[in-house]
Amino acid sequence: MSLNSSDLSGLATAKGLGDLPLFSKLPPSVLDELSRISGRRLYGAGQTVVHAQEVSDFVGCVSRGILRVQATMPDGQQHIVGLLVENDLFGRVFDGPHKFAIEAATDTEIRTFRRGPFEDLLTHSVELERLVLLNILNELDRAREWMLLLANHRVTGRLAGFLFILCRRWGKVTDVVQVPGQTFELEIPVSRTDLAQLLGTRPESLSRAVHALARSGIIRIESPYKFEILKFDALVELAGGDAIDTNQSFRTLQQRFG
Amino acid sequence: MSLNSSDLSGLATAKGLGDLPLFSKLPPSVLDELSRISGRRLYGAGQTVVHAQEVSDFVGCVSRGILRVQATMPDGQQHIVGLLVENDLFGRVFDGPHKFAIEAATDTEIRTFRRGPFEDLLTHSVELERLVLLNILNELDRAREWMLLLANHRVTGRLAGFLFILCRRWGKVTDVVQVPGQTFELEIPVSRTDLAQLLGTRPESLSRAVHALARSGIIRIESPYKFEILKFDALVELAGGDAIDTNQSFRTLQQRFG
DNA sequence: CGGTATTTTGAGTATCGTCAAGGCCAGTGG
DNA sequence: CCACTGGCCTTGACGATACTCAAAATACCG
Repeated sequence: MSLNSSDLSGLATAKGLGDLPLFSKLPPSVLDELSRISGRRLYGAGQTVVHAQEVSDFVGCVSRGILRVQATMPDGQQHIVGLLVENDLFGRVFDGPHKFAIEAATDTEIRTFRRGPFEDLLTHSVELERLVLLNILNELDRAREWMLLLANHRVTGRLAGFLFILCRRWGKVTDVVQVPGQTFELEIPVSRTDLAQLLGTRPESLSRAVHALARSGIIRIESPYKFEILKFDALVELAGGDAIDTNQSFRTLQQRFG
Repeated sequence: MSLNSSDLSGLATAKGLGDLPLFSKLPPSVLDELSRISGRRLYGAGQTVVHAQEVSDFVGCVSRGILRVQATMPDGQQHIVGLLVENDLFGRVFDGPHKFAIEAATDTEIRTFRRGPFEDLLTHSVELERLVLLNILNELDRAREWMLLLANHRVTGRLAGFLFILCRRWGKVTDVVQVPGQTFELEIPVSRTDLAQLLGTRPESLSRAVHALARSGIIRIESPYKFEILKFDALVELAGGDAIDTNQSFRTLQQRFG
C-alpha cells in the first residue's frame, strides 16, 4: 500500500494520471493540462484534509482510501454526512468556503488540482465540465439515498440499507468489497462510533443491530470491521423501503457479478 | 438583490424570463437563447412533473409554488427527499433518467427549457455553466443539511431543525415566510403525512411534536399548515446540533431581517 | 349544512437511548 | 517476556421515546 515517494517525482507526476480512470476518457490535451496543475497528497487516518469554513485552494480526487465528510456540532460532536472513495471528486468549484470538514477515515491518497487553473480548464473543456457536473449530480443522488436510508425507523433496517448501498456502490472497489463465490465480503474501516453517527444512532444500538443481523444468519462477523454478506435478499427486505429501487439495483448487482 | 422587473423589460421580460431573477445576471445573448428554448407549465397540487426513471426532455426552474422530490418504495409508500421552491433548478443535465419523481406539492408554475438546446447552451456559455454548477452544489449542501437534521434522535428536534432551515432558506420567499415584526410566520402547504415522511416519523408523532412545541411557547399554531415562530433561539437549541453552524446561520438571518 | 378527509388524542407495546460494567486488542513500560 | 493501561467493542438493565392501533375532534369542500 505504501508508495515510494521517489516514484512520484519527475515523470510520474507529469504524465501520471493513469491512477485515475475517472479522467481516462478526456482528450489528451486536457489530460496534459490537468496533470500539469496536479499533485499528490497522502493523509494518515484521522488527519484533516479540509477544515470546515475553509476556502481551499485545490480540488481533489480520491485515488486510494476513504474520506469522510462531516460537520462539527456546537457541542463538539461530529456527524458524518458522506463518505468519499476512489474516484470521488470533492471541492467547491467556483464557490466559497467548504461547509463541511473532510477527514481521512483510513490512510488515504488524493490527487489535487490547483483550484484556479482547474476552474479555467473547466470553462474551456466541455468534456471536463460534463465530468464534474455528472459527478456532483451523482453525489446529490447519493445524498438523497442516504436520506431515504436515515428515514428508516429501525436501526437494523438502516444498517441493512447501508450494507446494501455499500455492496452496490463500491462493488468494484477492491479495497472494500470482495466477491468470493456468491457472497460479499465488506471491509468498513470506520469505528463503531463513526458508523453510529452516520446511521443516526449510538454505538451500543449499532452493535446490537450488527449482532442481530449475525444471529439471523444474514451476515457473518469476521472482525468488527469486516463482514460477510450471506443472505442478500434478506438484507434488501430488512432495508424495507430504503433504497430507491432495490429491485433494479439488485438486478444490476446480479448482472455485474453473475 | 431585488431587481425591478421593469429594468429587465428590455432584455429579459420581453422574451419572458423576467420572472426568473436567477438568470438576471447572464449576458443578453444567453438570455435570448434561453428564452427561445423556454416554455411555461402549470401544475395543480398533486400532479406529477417528472416520473421516476423517466428521461425527461427538459430542464426546469420553479417560478412559483413548491415541488417535492420523492421516491416510491416497493411497498408503495412515498418518501420525500427534498423540496424545490422558487428559483430552484431541477433536471438531469447530460445524464440519464431521473432517480426520483417530482410532484407538485402546491399549485406550481415552472419554466422549462428544452434539454438538448439547454445542454448546448451550457457548453457554450461559461456564465450559465457556473450558474448550474453552483446550483447543484448548493443543492448537495442542502441535502447534507437534511442528513444532519434526520440524524437527530428526537422528533421535536428534527421538527425544530426543519422549521429553522425553512426560516433560513426561504427567508426571502414571500409564499412561505412573512416577517411581522420580530416573529416569523411559516406556511407549509404539505400534509402531515408528507411532513412526517420528510422528517422520518409518523403523522401521529409529528402532531405530538408540533403541539409540544406550541405548549412550550416556541411556536403558535395558526392552522395545521401555518405556524408562527415565537422563540427563535429556543428553536435553535432544540434543533441541538442539527444545522451545520446554527450560530452563523442565525447571524445571517438576523442581519437580513434586523 | 352534511360528508369526507385530515388531524389530533389516547392507551399499550416495541424499540431505542442511557448508564454502567465487562471483555478484547494493541501499545507501553518494567 | 509479561503485566499494565487505555481505547474500543460488546453486553446488560432501566427509563424515555416513538410506533401501532383505535377513536374522537377538527378542518375542508361541495
